[in-house]
Amino acid sequence: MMQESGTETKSNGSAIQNGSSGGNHLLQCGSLREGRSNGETPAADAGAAELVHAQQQQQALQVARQLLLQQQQQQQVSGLKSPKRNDKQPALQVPVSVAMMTPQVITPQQMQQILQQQVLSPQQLQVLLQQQQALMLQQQQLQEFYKKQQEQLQLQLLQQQHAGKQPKEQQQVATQQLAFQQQLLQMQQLQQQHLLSLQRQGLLTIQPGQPALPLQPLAQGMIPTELQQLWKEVTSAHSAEETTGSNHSSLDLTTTCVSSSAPSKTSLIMNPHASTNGQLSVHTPKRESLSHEEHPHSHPLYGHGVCKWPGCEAVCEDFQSFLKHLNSEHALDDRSTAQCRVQMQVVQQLELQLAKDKERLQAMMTHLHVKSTEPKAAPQPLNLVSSVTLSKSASEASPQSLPHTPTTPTAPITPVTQGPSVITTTSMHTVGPIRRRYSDKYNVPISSADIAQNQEFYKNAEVRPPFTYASLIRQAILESPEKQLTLNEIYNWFTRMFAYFRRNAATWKGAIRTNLSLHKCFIRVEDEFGSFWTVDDEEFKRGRHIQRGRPRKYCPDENFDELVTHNPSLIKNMQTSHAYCTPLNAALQASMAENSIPLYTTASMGNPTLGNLASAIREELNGAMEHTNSNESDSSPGRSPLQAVHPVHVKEEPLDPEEAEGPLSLVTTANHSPDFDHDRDYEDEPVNEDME
DNA sequence: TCGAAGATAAACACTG
DNA sequence: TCAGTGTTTATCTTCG
Repeated sequence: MMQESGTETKSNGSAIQNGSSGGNHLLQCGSLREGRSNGETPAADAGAAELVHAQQQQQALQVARQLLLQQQQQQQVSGLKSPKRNDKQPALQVPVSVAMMTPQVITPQQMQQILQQQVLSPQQLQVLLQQQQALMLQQQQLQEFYKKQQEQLQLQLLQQQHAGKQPKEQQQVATQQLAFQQQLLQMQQLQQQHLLSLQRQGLLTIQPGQPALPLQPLAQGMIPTELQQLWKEVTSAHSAEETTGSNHSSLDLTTTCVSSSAPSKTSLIMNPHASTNGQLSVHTPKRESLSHEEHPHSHPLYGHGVCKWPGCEAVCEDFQSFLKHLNSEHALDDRSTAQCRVQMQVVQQLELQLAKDKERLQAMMTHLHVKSTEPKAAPQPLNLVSSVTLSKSASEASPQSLPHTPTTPTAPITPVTQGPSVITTTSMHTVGPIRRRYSDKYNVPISSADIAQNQEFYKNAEVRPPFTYASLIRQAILESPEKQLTLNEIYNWFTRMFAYFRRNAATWKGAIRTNLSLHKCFIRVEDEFGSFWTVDDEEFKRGRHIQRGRPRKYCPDENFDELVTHNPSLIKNMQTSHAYCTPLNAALQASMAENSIPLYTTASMGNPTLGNLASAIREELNGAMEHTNSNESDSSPGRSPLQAVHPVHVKEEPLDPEEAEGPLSLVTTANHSPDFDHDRDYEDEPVNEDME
């Protein structure tokens, strides 16, 4: 593949030839693929047409370049005085438009085949794409030429305007050029989005060491309408088969955009999503509303009398026919699955873009807020109660209304009101109200990114973070290398990460202690160096609390005493804990396999290693306890007196010589030599404590 | 209106 | 004795 990429930087002619050979690849693949290519557009014809098309594009490019060169030469020669330049301008615009609008290096047909025939390997795709680089480089040069040309023309226009001459033609030229520039920028953005989409689909593969540069030319070679059309064609591969032959017109970019969805034509061009999601062209609000008005049967895939399956747009007179069409044409098959996958990628891409925009907005608002709070001298100690009250208003602010949140320095509000509205822009709308139930109810633990994204903000602005104490404690613990923290370290993390928690220490420290005790997910473990806290992520996601009125969460002497009293066999069970270790290991491994947790990584996905281990241990031992402990009330599921032992068990693991490796040591220990360790665990700590 | 959940405060116990 | 830690309970607020 790299060799082929090396050949791609040859002359354009070779690039075209390579492109045609790539088309042969497509052809072969298409012929191999269940005879789909034997439709109205045979792959061979398509390959020939592509070749011709590519050549035409190349010619257009060359013509455009020549004209640009001529234009530049004329400018250089004639200097500033050239009224004729205005006469030249119309001639200039034609080739430029030809060069910039129509010729994209990958033709729609090619891209259609690439995307349509997903049997194409990424290597083949990459070859195809890389083969376009030479052409794209040329096109880049053309663009640069054109930009220079524009600058010169604008300069000249300005000078001529100063001279008192302002022909309308010149103004038109200038406006056209400006519009074109804007279009060019927009086009590039859209193309980059589309490229990202392609990458995510696996259609574009970028080697880790491979620079992203080769992708740029491709991106610059597409225009929104064409991307849009490509997408349509990709997602409606069979629509061409349906409308035999006549759909050649549908491959025509302009006719399709005009005829198929005239009302949304502007959106196709202007809407940045149009390039990445052909469906969006159908999902214009206008059409959506129309569909709801006209069709009592509302279906996400049906509206305005057409099938909204991405790229389909088959006309269905009524809902029944649409259902028939849906079942017949969009049944569960490879193509539909692939289209669905593509659509998923599109959504992901959009989400990615949304996230980026959110981040940008976040940075903007953070910037504004920091500025607004800087002049404040010694902000008043933030009252948590008032914070809660105020946070409500912030929570009521929908993301749409966020721009209206008072963040301007002139707004007579405290940082408290500004804070939540700022820091929750990335997460609030997805999980609901701020602070409370941020993560527990929705089982969406805050990620490091959530905090890290606003880390500087929290550090500097005395704003209450919109997360619950439990979420923050969990985050603090999970951020630690060992996934365990002492209480004091948790305190330090709070004060280090949040300026807000540098005040009212007594309040929030007490809250932390309360939360640590109250939440089942926080497990206190103890060793000879002291006690520290770990988090059971699974339990955290369950969001369970310790029920009131139940025995203490941790009281080694009492609990273990009680435990032994009520379960005389427990010690034996513990000592022979290998009986549990086997299923425990199996459960642990299965859990890790389910979550795709690599054994030798530190649980980047929610840091579940320790949590899983603890949870698995707990589940296993609790399961055992259910058999051995008939006295234990069921009022607090999962919180048997064994918990008094469980933390010790968990804690004991890091004492292993491999302790330094953190979760890894836990896993390896549990996997390899559980018997010895567990025997030691259960015999040492609790028994000794109890004996003492 | 009600219950759940979170926050806060306070009391109490334990430990070094 | 005291500070730190941990647990529990009561009360209030918010939200669904």
